[in-house]
Amino acid sequence: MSGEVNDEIMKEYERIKDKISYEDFLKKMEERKKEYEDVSFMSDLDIARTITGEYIDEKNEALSEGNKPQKISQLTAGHDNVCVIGRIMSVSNVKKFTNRKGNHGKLANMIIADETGQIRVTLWTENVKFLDEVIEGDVVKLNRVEVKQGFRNENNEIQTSRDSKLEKITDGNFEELPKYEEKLTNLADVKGESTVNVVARIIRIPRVRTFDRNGNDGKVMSLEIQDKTGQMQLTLWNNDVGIVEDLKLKEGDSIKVLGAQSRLRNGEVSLTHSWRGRIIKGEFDVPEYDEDILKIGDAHEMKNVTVIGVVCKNYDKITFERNDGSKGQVKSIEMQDETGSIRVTLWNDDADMKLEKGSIIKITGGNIEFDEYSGTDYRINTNWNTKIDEDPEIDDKLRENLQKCGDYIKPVEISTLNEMDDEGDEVDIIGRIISVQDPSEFQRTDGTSGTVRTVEIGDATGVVRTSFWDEKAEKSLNPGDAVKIENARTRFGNYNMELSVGRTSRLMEPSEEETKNLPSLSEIEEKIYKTKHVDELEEGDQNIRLLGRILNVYDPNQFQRSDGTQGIVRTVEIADGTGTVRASFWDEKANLPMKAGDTIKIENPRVNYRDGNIEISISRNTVVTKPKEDETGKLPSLDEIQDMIYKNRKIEDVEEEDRNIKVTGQIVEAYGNKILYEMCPNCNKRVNFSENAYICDICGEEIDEPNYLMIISCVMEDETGTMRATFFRKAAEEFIGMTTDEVRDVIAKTGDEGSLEDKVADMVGQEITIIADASYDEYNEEIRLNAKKVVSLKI
DNA sequence: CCCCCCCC
Repeated sequence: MSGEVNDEIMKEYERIKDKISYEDFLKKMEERKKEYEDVSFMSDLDIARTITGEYIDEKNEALSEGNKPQKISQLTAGHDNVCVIGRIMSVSNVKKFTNRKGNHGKLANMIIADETGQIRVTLWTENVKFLDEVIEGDVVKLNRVEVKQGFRNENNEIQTSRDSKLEKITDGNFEELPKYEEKLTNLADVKGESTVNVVARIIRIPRVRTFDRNGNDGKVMSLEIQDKTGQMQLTLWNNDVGIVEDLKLKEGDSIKVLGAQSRLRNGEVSLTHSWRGRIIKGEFDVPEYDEDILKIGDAHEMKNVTVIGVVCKNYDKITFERNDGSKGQVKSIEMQDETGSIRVTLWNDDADMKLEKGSIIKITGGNIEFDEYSGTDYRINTNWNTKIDEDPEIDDKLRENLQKCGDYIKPVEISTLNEMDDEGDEVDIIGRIISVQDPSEFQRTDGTSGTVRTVEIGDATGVVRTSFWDEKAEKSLNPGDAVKIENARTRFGNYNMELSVGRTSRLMEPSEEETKNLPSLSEIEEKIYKTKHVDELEEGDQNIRLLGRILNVYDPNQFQRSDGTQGIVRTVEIADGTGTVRASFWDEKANLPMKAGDTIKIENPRVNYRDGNIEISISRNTVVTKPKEDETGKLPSLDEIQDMIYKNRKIEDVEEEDRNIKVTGQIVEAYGNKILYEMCPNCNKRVNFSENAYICDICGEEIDEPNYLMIISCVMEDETGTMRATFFRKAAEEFIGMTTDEVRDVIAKTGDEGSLEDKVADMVGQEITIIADASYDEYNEEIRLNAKKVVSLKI
């Protein structure tokens, strides 16, 4: 301390050095600094002056220094160094404030009155201490004060300053002054628009509400108070909200409120703490507050109830625009106790509360309304003065009961969904996305369009097909993602219970704790997909996995669906050692990079029966991946597969039904006089050139640019016989060593459709190995080979 | 130096 005592403070002490020891002075300085520690207006010198002021005023200086007390009605704005005597009619709470420069200060207001009138007195920071000496009813003499016109009002007010001298007058007869009377009013008797004093107990301290006050933040809080006659709200505005903290007000405290302003609004009377009023915490004679906790099972239409329960459902908040253009938000939860459950509607700031499922909450001051939509018949509507406590203090018995309720609201295992009997039940699940389809648009009966997306979700116990609707369908969803879904609705699917994730469902990211026991994607797949070999495939198989090797990849074909949209389909032959299967890859799956010899893992294909063969269909909900090496270890090589499935046939052994046979022979004849045929792109039938255009006989259309089909025929010979073989498309390209486009260009350039006859004829004498299907040619009454692939070609 | 009104 001594180090901080500068010359000026020392000079202050010099003025009173014969009245107080330096040691005591320093001690007083310390005490007073503590008192003013939250007041940045007060420098150490200011504090020193308050001490000297005390001593010099008390003993030495003349009270008025020639100032004659004036009557209140005669006070004139603009005069300073004024003296006035009056009785204190009210004292306000001390308000802390921060001015524009960021300095902290204190302010209190008194009202003093004499026989001519009354006036407000403001006590600033250094004068607030005066309130330790006086209470309502005391007579005070205020000297060296300034009279000013009040802010934004006509009334004069008295401003005190550091130089002002404020004293309580105890001797003298002040019968002419108005009496101070502290009349208490029962809450039940408070009427609107008056100033009252009440004694009550605080029964609820709700949250501070914030609002926009012309661009500034406004604050408001309404204490719920109660006396033996009734309940009422006591509202604190803005800075006054700090009184709760300053006085350390707690629920259950009894208070006296002086000078509260009553107002009538919407038919209800409430109290507002006013600038002139004072809240005093103390031991006042008001009944203890016994809180009535309503059991949810007893809910009916009623106001101002207190309910304790466990959050059992949680819905996403909804934001909306009010009529005045401001934004509001609302959120629903459902809470449950051992007697039932009830919907709770939370507004605005309350809608931002976390309120996790399973947490215990207490709603104080809610209103129960009938609600036919909630499913719980009633709902608790909260309002701006409802208090929502998370994890309130409750006794162990109740806690135990509520936690038992909480057991039912945990996420369910997916396998248990099939044990459920009803559609429309809401459940929570935690799982991993197994597969996703692309969102697809659909038209509702009311004409609006919606989006739906099928997602498969699995956990350690099973898989559930789930439909995501509209904005939920647009979310980023990827196989392998862990998801938590609250309030998914059950609905019957073709085979199993399915789930629907719509507007009231919540799509969430599960916590680390919640995913601890969730198997990985491959572990789930292992459980749900049954691996089948090609020869085990059966029509209608579901959830199967096929591991194989690509034998042949054909070019993608565009086609038009009946609804006019374009589709792509690509045929791929897949084999595994037990057989080959034709696979159709649709749309975006048709563009997957694939080539003969690649290994491939196909999960969840459709398995169809068509033209006497099993085929598989790979579309949006099929998962196609490249298998890992340990999965393909047992898969034969391409050569081995070809040897296995392409049975060697001598020409004389070829039978009409043979498929995928491998035939080797020498080319003894090859026909190249016409190898390119023009096809209608719509009908895929031959078109003929006539009158300078291609005309399709089938559709009658004139064709701008036909499709070209290459067909080359030859005769093969081995030691057992000869047979005609026809090469179509890709096989023809392999045969001639040119693409269809190249052949078309040559023919177009020369104008002679036989211009490649010599090149084809050059093949004669070569040894060729082909993969082919056999067929019976009715016209020529002989078996022919339809070559699918040229395996080798050598001279 | 504070701001007498204001929030659902």
